[in-house]
Amino acid sequence: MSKGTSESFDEADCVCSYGMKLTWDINDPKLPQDIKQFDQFQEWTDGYVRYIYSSDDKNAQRHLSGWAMRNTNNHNCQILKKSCLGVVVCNRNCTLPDGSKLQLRPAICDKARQKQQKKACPNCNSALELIPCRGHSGYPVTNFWRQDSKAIFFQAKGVHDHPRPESKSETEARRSAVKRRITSPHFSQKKRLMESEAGRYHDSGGHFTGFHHLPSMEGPERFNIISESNFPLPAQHYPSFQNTEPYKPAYEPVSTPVDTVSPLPKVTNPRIYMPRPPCGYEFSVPGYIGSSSYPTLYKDSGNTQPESERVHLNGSQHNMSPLNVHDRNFDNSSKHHGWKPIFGKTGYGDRNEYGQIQPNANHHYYNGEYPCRFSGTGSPTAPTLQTVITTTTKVSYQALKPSVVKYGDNMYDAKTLQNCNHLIESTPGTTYPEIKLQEDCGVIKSALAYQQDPIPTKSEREEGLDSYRYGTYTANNFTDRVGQSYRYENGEY
DNA sequence: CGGTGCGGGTTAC
DNA sequence: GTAACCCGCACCG
Repeated sequence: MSKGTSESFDEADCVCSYGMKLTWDINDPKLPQDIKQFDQFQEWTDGYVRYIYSSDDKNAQRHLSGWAMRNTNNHNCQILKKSCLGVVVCNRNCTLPDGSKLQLRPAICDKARQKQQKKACPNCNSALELIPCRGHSGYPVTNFWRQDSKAIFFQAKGVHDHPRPESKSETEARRSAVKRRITSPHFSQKKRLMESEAGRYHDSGGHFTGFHHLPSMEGPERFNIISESNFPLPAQHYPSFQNTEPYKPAYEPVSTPVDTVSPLPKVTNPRIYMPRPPCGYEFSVPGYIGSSSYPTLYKDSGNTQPESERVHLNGSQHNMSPLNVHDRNFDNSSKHHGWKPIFGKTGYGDRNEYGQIQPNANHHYYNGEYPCRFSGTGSPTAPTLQTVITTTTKVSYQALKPSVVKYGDNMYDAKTLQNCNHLIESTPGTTYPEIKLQEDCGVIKSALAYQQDPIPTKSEREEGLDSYRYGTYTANNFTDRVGQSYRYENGEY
């Protein structure tokens, strides 16, 4: 499929992200100019994907990502490069009372990250550990942002080999909640108590009401808890649904007409309303839904990488975590090991973050774990985020106010788009060299076993998919998490 | 305090 | 030359 043809396929259009349909590379001297439509913002991109966002998209303007990405100096002021910091977990991989795992968002700031790692797990009191991202040939996954006229081009390289951390919005929400709490006198008292018992953290109720405890420990950060295992496949949920969820936390449910910008009528939560395009998910395999986001298949003329389909099932995320975590080898006698740690456990100090890993050692990671994938994240909605691109790169960052109109399309696309897969990287080397099918499968299974969640669809998927991919991932995770965080917060209040 | 971007500099390939 | 990083600085919320 050359892009030329793309236009002819309506369906195709619906299904694939616009950015992926076009052939371009972030480094191209000239990027596509006549962008006819933009992609809906993707919070959790994973894999070698490309999207083209409207320069009006607040999230794109902020170069946001659900993953903890830190700025990397690539000595190119035209292109902003960011690399993934991974995720902070309990080195014992303890399971919270509610069955979830701790998956904190690594602090972006080096200093803050070091501090963060010195903190103890709120649940078991053992050390926290940073699982570095090595999804791009042993190096962290990288995201590139470049603004060109009215579009913001996004390109990601690498497949995250670790669980998702708490999203930025979740972190922020949690933080603010904690603050408030702390402020209240009532709270402080409590806090003291808790401090003494810091490690305990179990709830009094069964459900991990945990937030109270939060404060006690050190900071909000530690509390990102993700309940993963509990949810099997959400495949059933429509992506749109999911989409909305993620963002909610982030931006208060306020439903401001955010989108004032956009012409669309109900914009508050577009996804919800989104009518499912004819082509949308339906035609995709059920499982797909969850996964839809990023599969990539590059169909462009030259490279077709057949194998590149990815599947995402949900749930995988946590699957991963365990795996990785275990790797970490602490004493946790993890149930799984097989994948030996590449990084030393010790490393807390500073090094963790960029564990330089020799590429070789690691195939392991490319196994089925791919944590994340969920369909649609994006949500443009963030009313709150209204910032304008201020200092961004020197590139001509002037947000031209483009056509709002496009939004309509976008939303649409976004949802649907997620399903598509393109294998991107036209670049030869980039494809996932280290993938092994069998292994993947194995991994997946083990992962599943881990979770115990039966994921029906998964099997279907796997068969279909060839090579690559990975694991399952519950779309829900996200949702769940969100839900949880909410819970915590609310609970406190 | 921490997120984010910039940019000089280093190192390894 | 490229890519991955380190480090400090500045701005901002």
